[in-house]
Amino acid sequence: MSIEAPAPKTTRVRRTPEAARENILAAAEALLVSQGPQAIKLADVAKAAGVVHANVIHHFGSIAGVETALMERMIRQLAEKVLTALDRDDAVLGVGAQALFDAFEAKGAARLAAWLELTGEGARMTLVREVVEAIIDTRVARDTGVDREAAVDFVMLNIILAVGVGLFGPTLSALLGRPSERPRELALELIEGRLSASQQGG
Amino acid sequence: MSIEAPAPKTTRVRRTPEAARENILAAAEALLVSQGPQAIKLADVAKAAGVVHANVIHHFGSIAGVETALMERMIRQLAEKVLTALDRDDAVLGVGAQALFDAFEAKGAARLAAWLELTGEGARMTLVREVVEAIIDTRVARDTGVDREAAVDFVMLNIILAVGVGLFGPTLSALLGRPSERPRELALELIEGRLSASQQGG
DNA sequence: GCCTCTATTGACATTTTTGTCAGTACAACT
DNA sequence: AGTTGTACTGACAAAAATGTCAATAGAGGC
Repeated sequence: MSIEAPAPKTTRVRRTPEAARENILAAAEALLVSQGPQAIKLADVAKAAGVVHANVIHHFGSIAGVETALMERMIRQLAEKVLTALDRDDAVLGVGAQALFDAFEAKGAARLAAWLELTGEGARMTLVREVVEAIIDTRVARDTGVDREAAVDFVMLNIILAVGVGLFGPTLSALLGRPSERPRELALELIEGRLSASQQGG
Repeated sequence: MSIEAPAPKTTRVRRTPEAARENILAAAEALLVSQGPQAIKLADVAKAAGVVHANVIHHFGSIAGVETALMERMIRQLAEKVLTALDRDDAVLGVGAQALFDAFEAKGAARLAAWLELTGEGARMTLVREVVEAIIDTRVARDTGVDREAAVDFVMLNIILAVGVGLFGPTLSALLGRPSERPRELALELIEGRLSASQQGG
């Protein structure tokens, strides 16, 4: 009987650093969306990602590192989503506004925004500013013919409303006995109303 | 030299149970508003309230007890604020809507709502439902003459917008280089616009 | 004044969460 | 095949957060 090479205790998945980080961040995002920021614990994130918590530390240095990386990732995804949506259908403003609304109304985006706000990291939204300015420069101002400040106001209101709907729409509509899609409909009506009003007015 | 009674090691403040709870909850609320839900730690709350953390446990049983008590207190305050505001100036709908808006736009209320939502405690807002229904029954439906569902929709939209402005208005306006009061103005314009539109329409 | 009740405290104990480290296993390169 | 680099793991250590308990000290009633 020859002595065999000792079998590995455990068979491991070995990812590229990028894939490993992505895997962990995806798990963390799922936790954030489903259970809130408080649920982003080292052990829980690691478990959800299918790795050991020391591995999370290895890739991000600390739990705070995971948090900031997650914030940045989500913001970047949000920005890309908005830009590609605006890009695909070369929209008139109305459709552009819908794309903007869609992006911010998404549960993940809304919760990200609330998280940033509650933790005082709202300043991290700078990427969002760039996106907004890109939108305004390339679309809104052209389509409406209104001045830049009015365009910024419009987009700002759009975002506030969208995030509000994404965050509170489900709970509020359930609480008040209204259809779950109602908040979104109402908000879009409102935006369209303002749009047509401003087109008439100026 | 007579033997004196040993002086107390520390001089204590002794409150009624209600006052003690109130003191602690006020400190916790300040922490919540200024630093977010994550900042509600046993030691920090106790420190802010000027007591020892064992004392917090004594009055609330656990840190979770503090959290739920704080939620309930804030919700109750919010409800009272709305109802008294509506009560004071026997308002036409426009003013009533402003009072509603004011109450929910307040930083504390907005952050409370976001906190409840993120932690999955949105269902706690039941008191809010009662308030909304009270408003609708006593004011909105009468003033506008629209049907009940439309009134509920209107109030719901009002709340979503107000909380959105309270939560994200400051950060977004700063980020986009607009005056800090602009989000509020825009939102109120929007609400008034919808109001007059619905009064014309039905 | 003395007694009783309990809000309050300090010190300790437990649990939770985060971080460290030496060693192991997978992949690429020679 | 051997070598090298590093993603990965298990076990341990440290820190942070929560909770327990006996003792103390205000305040009101006797």
